[in-house]
Amino acid sequence: MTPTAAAERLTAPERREQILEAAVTVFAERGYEGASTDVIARMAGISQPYLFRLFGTKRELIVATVQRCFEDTERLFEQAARGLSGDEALMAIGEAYVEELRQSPLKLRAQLQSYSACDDPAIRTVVAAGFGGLVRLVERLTGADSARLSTFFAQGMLLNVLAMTGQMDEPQAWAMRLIDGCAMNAKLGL
Amino acid sequence: MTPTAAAERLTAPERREQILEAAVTVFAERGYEGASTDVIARMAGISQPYLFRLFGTKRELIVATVQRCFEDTERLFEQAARGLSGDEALMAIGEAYVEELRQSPLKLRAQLQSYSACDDPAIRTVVAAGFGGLVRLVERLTGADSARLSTFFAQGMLLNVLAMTGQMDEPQAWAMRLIDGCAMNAKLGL
DNA sequence: CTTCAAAGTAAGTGAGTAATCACTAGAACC
DNA sequence: GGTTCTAGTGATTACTCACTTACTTTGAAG
Repeated sequence: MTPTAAAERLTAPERREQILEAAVTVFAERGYEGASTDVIARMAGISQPYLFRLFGTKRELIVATVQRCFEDTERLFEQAARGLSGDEALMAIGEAYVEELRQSPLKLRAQLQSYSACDDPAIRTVVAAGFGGLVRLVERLTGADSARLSTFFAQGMLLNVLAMTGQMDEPQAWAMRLIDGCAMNAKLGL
Repeated sequence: MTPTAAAERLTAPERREQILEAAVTVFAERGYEGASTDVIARMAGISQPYLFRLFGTKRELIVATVQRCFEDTERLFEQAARGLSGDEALMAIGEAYVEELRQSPLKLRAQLQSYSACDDPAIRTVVAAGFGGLVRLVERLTGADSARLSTFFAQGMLLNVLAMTGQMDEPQAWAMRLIDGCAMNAKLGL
């Protein structure tokens, strides 16, 4: 079971990191209820009890996982907008987002899963904080007014759903029209 | 447990209907993995084995549930656009959608759950068909071009996520700006 | 060489899971 | 009156779940 390397001994923070990475993967595909702590622990190369030692409960693990995803997205946005401002920054962020969706949609799948898990109040709190943080970040980086901001995030959510349903890889005709429409709006509307 | 009425004897199609209704409720809140067949059966007033007699597997039950949600949304759109066309129809559909989100977000929550459950190929297939059907329906009812179509569905997805995170009832400042932005885009953009 | 905390696990808990099986009450037809 | 069909259940299976308890290993400081 141990991949190749002999079971290394890591510090607790390092191990937490590794667990979070595994948790993102499993959570992105199966959601809150479907992500079993056993699978996550195995993927991180540790026993399941040790996961509970480091995170307390499954809920706390998933909360940390969701938080982590939003932080990563913030970093993505900041890097994309580095040195830019205004509409240029907004376009750059949008392109970075689409690129991420196409190349490694894992974290964005996880984000959609986190919206679905908002029945749990702890999750809802961290999701609201994370989404709010992203909105404020984009405002700060681009100075976009509420209309543009709204369009930006709306397109993001639509593309996210399209990616989830597999329409980003092999789009059907209707999905193609939606994607084209997004591109047109991005060029004309901004 | 039986609410008040003595256990009635229904025809199989009637019972299926009742199960689907219960399934939408549970699925909307807990998602694919979180929706237990036992809870759904109890809510529909039957034993859990009988649910399996009528639906075969949990997957088939959830597929039927998702399909049902999309059909309901189609009906909602058709009714909203009755007697209208063009931009008027598009506005009417949008208003009906927002109204539904505010008043009884159950089916739309279920829709978001279905996007999250797209890891399962059977679910993904029915979701893609359902979403595609909605897109074509809106095109047929309103004649909207791909740019408008894209904006319409993008806003829908954004509002859906906002509703899921509780920002539709008690919006924080950032959510307010997004909602305002949607309204502005709807008025100016159309 | 010893001590001691931190890293990590083996073994197990009770509760819940989807799914199956063998069965029955009652209406409908002949 | 008997047969057949339909709606429906109780009991159980094999398994997974989150979570716990009690234990062992390891490495570095004194």
